[in-house]
Amino acid sequence: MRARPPAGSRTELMNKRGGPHPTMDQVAEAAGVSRATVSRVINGAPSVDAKIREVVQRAIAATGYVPNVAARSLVTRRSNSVALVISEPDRPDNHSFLNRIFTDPYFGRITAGATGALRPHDIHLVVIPTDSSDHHQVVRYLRQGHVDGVLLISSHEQDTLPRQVVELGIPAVVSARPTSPIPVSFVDVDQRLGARLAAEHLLERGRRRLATISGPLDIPSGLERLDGFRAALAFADVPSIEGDFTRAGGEAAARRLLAEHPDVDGLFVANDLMAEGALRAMQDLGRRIPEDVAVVGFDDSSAALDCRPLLTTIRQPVEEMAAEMAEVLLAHIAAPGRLPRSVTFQPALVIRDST
Amino acid sequence: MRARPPAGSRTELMNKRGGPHPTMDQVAEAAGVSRATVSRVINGAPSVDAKIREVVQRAIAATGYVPNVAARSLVTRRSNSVALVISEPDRPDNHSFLNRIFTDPYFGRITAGATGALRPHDIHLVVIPTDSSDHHQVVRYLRQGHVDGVLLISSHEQDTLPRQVVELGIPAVVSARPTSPIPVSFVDVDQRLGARLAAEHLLERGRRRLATISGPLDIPSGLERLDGFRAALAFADVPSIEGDFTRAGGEAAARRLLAEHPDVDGLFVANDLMAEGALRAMQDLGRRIPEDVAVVGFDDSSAALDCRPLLTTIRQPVEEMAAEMAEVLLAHIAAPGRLPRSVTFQPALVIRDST
DNA sequence: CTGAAAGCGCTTACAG
DNA sequence: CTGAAAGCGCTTACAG
Repeated sequence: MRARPPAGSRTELMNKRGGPHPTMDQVAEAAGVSRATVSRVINGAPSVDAKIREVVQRAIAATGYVPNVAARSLVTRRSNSVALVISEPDRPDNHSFLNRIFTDPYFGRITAGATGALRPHDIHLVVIPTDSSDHHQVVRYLRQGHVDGVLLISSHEQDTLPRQVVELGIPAVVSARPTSPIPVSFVDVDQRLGARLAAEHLLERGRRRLATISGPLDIPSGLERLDGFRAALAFADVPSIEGDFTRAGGEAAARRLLAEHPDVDGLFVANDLMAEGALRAMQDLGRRIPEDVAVVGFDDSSAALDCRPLLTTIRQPVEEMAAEMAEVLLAHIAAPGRLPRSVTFQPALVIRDST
Repeated sequence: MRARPPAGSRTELMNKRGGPHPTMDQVAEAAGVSRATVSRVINGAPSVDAKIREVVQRAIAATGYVPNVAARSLVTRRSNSVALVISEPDRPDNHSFLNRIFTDPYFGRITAGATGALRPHDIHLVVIPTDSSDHHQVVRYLRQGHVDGVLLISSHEQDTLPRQVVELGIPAVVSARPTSPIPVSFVDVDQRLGARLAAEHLLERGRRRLATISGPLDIPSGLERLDGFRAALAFADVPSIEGDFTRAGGEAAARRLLAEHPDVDGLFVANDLMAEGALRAMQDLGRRIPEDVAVVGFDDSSAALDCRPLLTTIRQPVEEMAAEMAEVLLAHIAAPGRLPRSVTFQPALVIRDST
């Protein structure tokens, strides 16, 4: 048995300052117990005697011990982290998928919600942005067991990643109902109801010449919001222009819309970012908001507050939805047998100054 | 010895579809070689006989084998992933640090650059957004050995994370010169030179009543761009307003500036996002750009192209800078002894329509 | 070029 | 309540 270095010795200091990490055996030796006991203390096993626990904790502090995660997960088969995979298709515009991800407040809200829900469980969130050229990498990462499960943010209809992930057999939760039915849990907001709330509100405001700027129609949420809006106005013919969920896209769409339908007096824009652009374009073209045109967005993201006038919008509780995704994922990880489930959140109208 | 299941058997299919993962021993058995040989094939050891290599690769494919990363890193002491820690202070505005991160194109460019540089080395990037309330978590994550090194994006002067990370002894590269001297490699752009290019360009355009909207002055890049601009115009008195690097902040700052100095004819805005807001505010106030006021931004991010007119700006090669950070980090990981180094990139004037 | 064996640092039945 | 021992799935000197 090697002699334990005296307290405050050089060796101890080095450990605290990032020298070679001490091992559990060294902690055990320092505490005068077995390695198994140290392990139990670290993992909070209730069986450990209070005094011994105390001694061990002191030894841990003194040595600056940190468990080796590789060794731990080799036996537990848990990494204690989950991936947040943000899958955005590459689009034929100037901007990369990464630009879109890091430019849309939606993803920040998702990250915030997921992080908040995971923290109490001491689970790390690994954010992995990806486009389709990258799927292979992501799948490999997941297969290698770096994470215990995956939160998958995927909106694009043709996206094959959800199916690939599910076939991997790794616990997963998706951010919206998959377009083709695959056995996976998902969390969604009632898109059509949201669109209906927007339509009804515009009607209540006395607007009759309604129009909409939709999201991309190959994205289910884009399609559903358009459908829902139209369904609520089944009696009328509703002009619509397809946008791309970006600010610049909203601006361009609004210009086209006003050119074709200069008399529009009520507009539903399928997300706040596009609404911000649309507001600007309409104001440039001399429209007063809301006097000439009342505008309703969708999301209630920070973009709604960047608008002038402040944007009336349909609130989507994105943070809560992401938190719920995390909870469901945790449940799947804890009990791999569980059947998939879906959770649907209700949207709500938030009235501000643009209507 | 257990009999090997016939090809195409149920067991094999299950492995491919996410059943319990086969182990290296099973691959070895299937290939009729030792586990060591399988390991050598997987790690590309040159010594393996070509025929045997072939047989092993076939066995790997047939069994759907994927190495267990925990077992591997337990012995190699490498995780083959590095962290991208984005440290943003919480500010007293409406928005969380996550909102700011996922709303500023800068971070998307950083991520793109780092990912691109790491991919050929087969190193994963783990993105970890954090504010100061979170430092403890991040430090713990890094200590546990989840990653081999860290790219640290930190701009705030009081941010203690860089020092903490360096004291951890983990290989690290920081995104800008640390305010207090700590022994760490960093990559930066010549901020003062960038500001000078902006000043000289405005002068060349015949503008004489210059002003600037600076970044936060507790962020070195904010301070340096202001200093550099003033230094280049030492002969004149240059009004400046402190902004916060957000679009909304730029808008507010421009309004204040024009209220106090209605005759300004040349404006340097310390980043493109603020410039976008400033442009809008000035146009609202009846200024024509560039006729009445010429405007120069900083970054050459996607925001510059969202501006109308398109924004003249100082290009900062963010993607390349992030790639360089990654390369330097890799070098530190490969040779832990190496002394810190710094790499400084040159900014460049990009002339568009706002000047 | 290949294999047998040791060992990486943990957790967890199993005894006691 | 505690410890000795087995074992998680790899890599890598060391022999041959």
